[in-house]
Amino acid sequence: MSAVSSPDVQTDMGMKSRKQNQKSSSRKPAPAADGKALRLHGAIARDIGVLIVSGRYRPGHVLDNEIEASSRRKVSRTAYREAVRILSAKGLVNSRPRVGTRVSAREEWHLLDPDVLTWAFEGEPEPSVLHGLFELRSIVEPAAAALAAQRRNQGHLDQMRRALDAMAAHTLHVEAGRIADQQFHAALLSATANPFIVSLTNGVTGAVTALTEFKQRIAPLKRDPVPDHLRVYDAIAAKDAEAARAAMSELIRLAIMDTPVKQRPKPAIAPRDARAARLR
Amino acid sequence: MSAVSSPDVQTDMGMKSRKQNQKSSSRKPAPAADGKALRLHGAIARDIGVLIVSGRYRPGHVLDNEIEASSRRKVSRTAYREAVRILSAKGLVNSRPRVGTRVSAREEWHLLDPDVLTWAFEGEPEPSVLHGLFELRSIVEPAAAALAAQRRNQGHLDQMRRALDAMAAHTLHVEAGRIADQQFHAALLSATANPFIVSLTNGVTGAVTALTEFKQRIAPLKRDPVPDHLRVYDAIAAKDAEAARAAMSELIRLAIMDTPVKQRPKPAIAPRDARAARLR
DNA sequence: GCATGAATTTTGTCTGAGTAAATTCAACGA
DNA sequence: TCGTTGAATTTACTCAGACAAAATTCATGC
Repeated sequence: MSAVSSPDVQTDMGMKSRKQNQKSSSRKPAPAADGKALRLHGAIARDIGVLIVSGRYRPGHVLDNEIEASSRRKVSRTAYREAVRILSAKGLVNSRPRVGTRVSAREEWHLLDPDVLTWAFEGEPEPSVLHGLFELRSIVEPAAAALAAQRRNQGHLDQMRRALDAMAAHTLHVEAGRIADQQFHAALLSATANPFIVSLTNGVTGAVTALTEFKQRIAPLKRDPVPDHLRVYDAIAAKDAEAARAAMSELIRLAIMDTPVKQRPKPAIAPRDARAARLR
Repeated sequence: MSAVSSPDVQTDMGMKSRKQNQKSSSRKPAPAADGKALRLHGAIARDIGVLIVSGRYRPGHVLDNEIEASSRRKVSRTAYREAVRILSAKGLVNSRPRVGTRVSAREEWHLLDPDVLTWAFEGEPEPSVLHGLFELRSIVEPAAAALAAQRRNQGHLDQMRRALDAMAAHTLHVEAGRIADQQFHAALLSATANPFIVSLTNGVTGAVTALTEFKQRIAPLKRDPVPDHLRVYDAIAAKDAEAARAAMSELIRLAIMDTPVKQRPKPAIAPRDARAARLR
């Protein structure tokens, strides 16, 4: 994040007939989403992935064929194909000979894939998306807290305690505080001893944390989140499952309140068209 | 080429055992997991993916380098690399120059990815895995039923009704009945108007359905599932959220009862080692 | 008219080469 | 002695061009 690097210096040795160096301002050295430098194929996948989840390429849309697409982007067919493999693995596209590579129906997208989620939050996410995600959280996380209260051991408690202290020390206004927040939730989840719940919530909280930074820029947090977290912690320490569930419900409810929805805080009630709620 | 799905019409020729007839003695033309023929890269990804989620390749394990791995399998580096891209997109491995391609820590696996789930169920799944999955279902699906009761429209009801009739007509003993079962749940989910819940549960039920077939071979179902489904349907038709939640809880509870766990029906209580519950 | 088969388009696979990143390790200087 | 620097090495990454296989389209023959 800080070190943006600048790897595309690449001394060009003219002797060899290596022809492939266009400056092409858009030559992608390594766009970074989460801080890690992406490879070429990863960058292409991210580009196209964002175009898809943002609704720019709609389901059914057929991408340019590999020759055209890769030459337009000035990359090899190999790199482009690997990017498509990534998208395909996430259910966003599917390819068939003679037909081409087309954007899949929304029902096939792996919406909870961490990358897909990140891509969906790349731009300003739609309120309905936000709402859907919080709705899922408010279903899963209270239940997770209840399980954690039953199954936690001392190690989990220690981890949560430390994260809580760090949160209090740094506040969510700075990176360190947000990391502590994530650690608190991670420790809680690992206490559930259910790898599926961990996997699910990992991806979701990752995306939501990215959003926290975003909303932090818009409007500073209205309330101190530490007491809410402390209530959850106390309930889990006391092995009180129902109290943990209630405290976590409240915590999420307050997090929603703090989220800057553009218009309606009221969710999208069943759309007339029965198909499916739209992502974009 | 995501595994499950096929929510749209699709004339169901599935009933006819449309068998791919290939001996595939040594050369792997297209092993089929869900009926669809895989490409070479897909087949390789599945092979290695199964090795990983089954625990044969443990986290930290470094795969053979591309030259060796591809030549050992008698495929090109291209195909092998595309397979690795797929696995990487699902969080199962990560690759770095000079280091190689290594199996990721379990926390990074996208366990709810439909393919990963399918691969995990390729062999006989561990009881703890089954338990974890059912635990997640018993958290999410009752809540989904409650939402569906509030948001469903007539179209949803009609779909559920039709699926229910088909279930009654065919029973779960045959393919058609299981498809109807899936359609019932799909219609219910789409009534929640929450794409994340749809995405989550699609993958899970897909894997579980595969399991149903498995358990069908072991021991025939003990009870008729239609009345349970009917109760869910009635509650949703009556827009009674709490009744729907309760009915769905019961339905899942009964499904668990019908699942042939090898030993303990009692879940894995917090393992001594706080790290994380193990998948295998 | 309908089935059958050829032409065509696009993805899929192969080969072989050169590039770039990350680790290892030795040389160097404080 | 210790840490830093820099080369050597290993590995994945990217490129190029060719051929193979699959699926659609279209002409052909009965």
